[in-house]
Amino acid sequence: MPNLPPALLLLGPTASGKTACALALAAGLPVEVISVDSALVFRDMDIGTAKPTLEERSACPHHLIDIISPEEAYSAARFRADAIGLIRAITARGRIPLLAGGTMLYFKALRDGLSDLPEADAALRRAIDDEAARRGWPALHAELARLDPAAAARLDPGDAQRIQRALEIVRLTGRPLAESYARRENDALPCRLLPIALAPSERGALHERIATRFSQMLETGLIEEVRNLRRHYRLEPTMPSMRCTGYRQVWDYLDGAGDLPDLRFKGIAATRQLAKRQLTWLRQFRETWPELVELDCLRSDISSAVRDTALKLLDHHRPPNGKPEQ
RNA sequence: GGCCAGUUAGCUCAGUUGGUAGAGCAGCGGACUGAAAAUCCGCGUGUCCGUGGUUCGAUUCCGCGACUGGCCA
Repeated sequence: MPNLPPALLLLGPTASGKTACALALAAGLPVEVISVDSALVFRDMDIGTAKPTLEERSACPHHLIDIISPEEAYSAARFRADAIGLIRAITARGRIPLLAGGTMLYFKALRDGLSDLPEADAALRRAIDDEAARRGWPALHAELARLDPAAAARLDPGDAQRIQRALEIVRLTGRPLAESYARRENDALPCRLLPIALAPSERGALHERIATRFSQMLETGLIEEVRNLRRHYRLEPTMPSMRCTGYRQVWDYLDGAGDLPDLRFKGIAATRQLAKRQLTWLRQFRETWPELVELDCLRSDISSAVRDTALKLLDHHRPPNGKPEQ
């Protein structure tokens, strides 16, 4: 059992204060931040994603931010590959990777790995979409049941996205889904994961923060940001970037659906719902990740609490004779 | 001040030919393998404004009161 270098993980729901805590860590430790966030990858989506500013990012190197166009799609698999490559590079520099963000599937993919599945096939997905438009998703669910009864049984007939993905995998591989899932050829992680989770002791207080923050986003130009995105890129409301919380609601608003108070309400509600799903993941991590340290993101000294916890974890994982790095 | 309409779930409203009620949204719980800030599944007891009356029985009909909106003064 080799003594792998440590990587700090900082995970929490939206508006839990991850950015501030990451900066507090950067102030005292030789870290480089790897963003674990499916929305921060998009260029020119700054306000609605609460992206750390350039100034904030100047405290230490930040990775996986602004890496693709809003016309493109990212994925959990790409994240895992990118993150592992970055972890290797950062530890080789003698620095500590700090993986911070709120996309819980990415954390899970990093920790547990992914099956060896074919990647998304845009043309095939388009064909399946066309088919669904003609015959309806239940018909495609039925077709999946013919090709792979076990896979279909695990999916709800209304879950278009997963039915499409299942059909995609089965058509591309010619194998039952379970067989594809069983193939796992993941690189071993080049580090030990030291996870710190931020969670609110009361949901209501997080909801207040979410409301305040979304209102601020509107005041600081979120609508204008989306208007510009629509002007400068060839976007569709079905693209992952435009399905992001907040962006989707502004898109509809610009299309004339509802007034400003309506937009505010919908944006805040969508963000609360996002936080709820993130907290469900967190609950699951709590049960399956014994080394996870959980801190209340509402406490006023949260930044220093995170720093102290990180130092303790790093100290604990220090090799018998060496320094924290290497 | 007069006339009219309304008052039902956190919000917007439906409904009960009189047998104590249900949608959407919100909220809550859960799932989650290349779109995941996505996608999907499950969860509805609330003085039916108050108070008198009619009735075996009223949220439902009638009277009075309160509040809200509109019109007329």
